[in-house]
Amino acid sequence: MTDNPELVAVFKALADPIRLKIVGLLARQPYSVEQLAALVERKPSTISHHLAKLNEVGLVSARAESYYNIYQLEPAALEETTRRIFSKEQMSAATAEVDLDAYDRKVVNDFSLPDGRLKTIPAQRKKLLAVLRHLVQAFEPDVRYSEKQVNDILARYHADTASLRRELVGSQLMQREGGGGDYWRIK
Amino acid sequence: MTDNPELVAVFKALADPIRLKIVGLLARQPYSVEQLAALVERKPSTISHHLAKLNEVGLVSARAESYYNIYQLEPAALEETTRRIFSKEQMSAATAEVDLDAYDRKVVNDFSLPDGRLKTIPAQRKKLLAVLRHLVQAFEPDVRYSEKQVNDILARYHADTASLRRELVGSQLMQREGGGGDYWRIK
DNA sequence: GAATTAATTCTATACATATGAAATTAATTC
DNA sequence: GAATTAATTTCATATGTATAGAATTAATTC
Repeated sequence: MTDNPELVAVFKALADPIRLKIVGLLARQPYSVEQLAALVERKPSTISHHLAKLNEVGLVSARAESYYNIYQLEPAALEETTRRIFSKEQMSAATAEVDLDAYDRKVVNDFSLPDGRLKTIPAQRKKLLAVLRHLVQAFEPDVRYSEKQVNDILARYHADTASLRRELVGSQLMQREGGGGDYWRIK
Repeated sequence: MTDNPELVAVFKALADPIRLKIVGLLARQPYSVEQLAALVERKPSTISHHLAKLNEVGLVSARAESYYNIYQLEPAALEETTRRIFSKEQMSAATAEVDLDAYDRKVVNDFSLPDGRLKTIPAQRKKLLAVLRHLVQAFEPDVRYSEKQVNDILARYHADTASLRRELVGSQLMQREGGGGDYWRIK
């Protein structure tokens, strides 16, 4: 799913008082354009315009009768829309296409020099965590590192390797065995 | 119920791709304005604007945390809206406030001279019926009229009283007893 | 075939709104 | 208290859209 333009279109179609009235009227019985125009007190050309929008998203359909165009509601489209809109699936689908790492990348970029080193270590917790999630990727999963090895790797980012190392452990991104043992990356 | 401005407002709030994404994101977890801005790739001021619209209709709420404003979804508002929108009651309510006689009045007006007489008798069936529904009100309910009395009353509207009389009977708005008997208004 | 009529399409206009830069506000950190 | 920072508000602008008159199309009636 690339986006939800159809869903937005349905909402747009319903986001107008006149069109909402038309839907309400057609829920009772079909009407011609002229009749709807009289009922909601607008000109036929305006009603045509509104019906075209409702028709585009499948909420109404038309049938020719004599030389009238009789419009009727498509209840199936309404129900179908209801299900799609408020289901958990829909929520997830809307979310799926968003880049969930965008924020992290922005923060890392804000705090990084062109060579990849950190300008400073973020003081704010949220931003520190974003940077730490970035740093931890310099370590291989399932590999044990000595404290010196950890420091050497972190030194590529910032001189204060002790702080970085401590925060990585404190934030549960890396773990340390017993007393002065080895470090490894979590998950 | 005077109108459904709140309902239109909810649809308007959801009728925007960015706001729909925000709702999708907040369905998973709360976010700050800045985080949302990064996730949907818009400036914080724009996100503030969108969140204000969602907040106005009760779809989201905010709580202060440190100096962040954390926004969260209000699922109850969503469900409440779903129910209201697509229920039959809603449809009827939307319809109730519309003047169902507006079409008739328009037709009668189109075919009437300033003094109340008819310019012509409508040739089209729908418009003829609207005019007949108007004419029949010149007769009292539960009163029997002779053919001459009927003609006299109809003559106030048009010279061709025979046609009008025949159409009133044919359209079941008036009834005639047996052979050459009296006429009376139905219902 | 000419006249009538409903509906649509075209066009112009007024109003609404999404966007982001700049200024302001409110809260936190040092 | 000064500096920093997130959020909001203000403002300008560009885009979108609801409305209806005019022109056009399609169908019916006489």
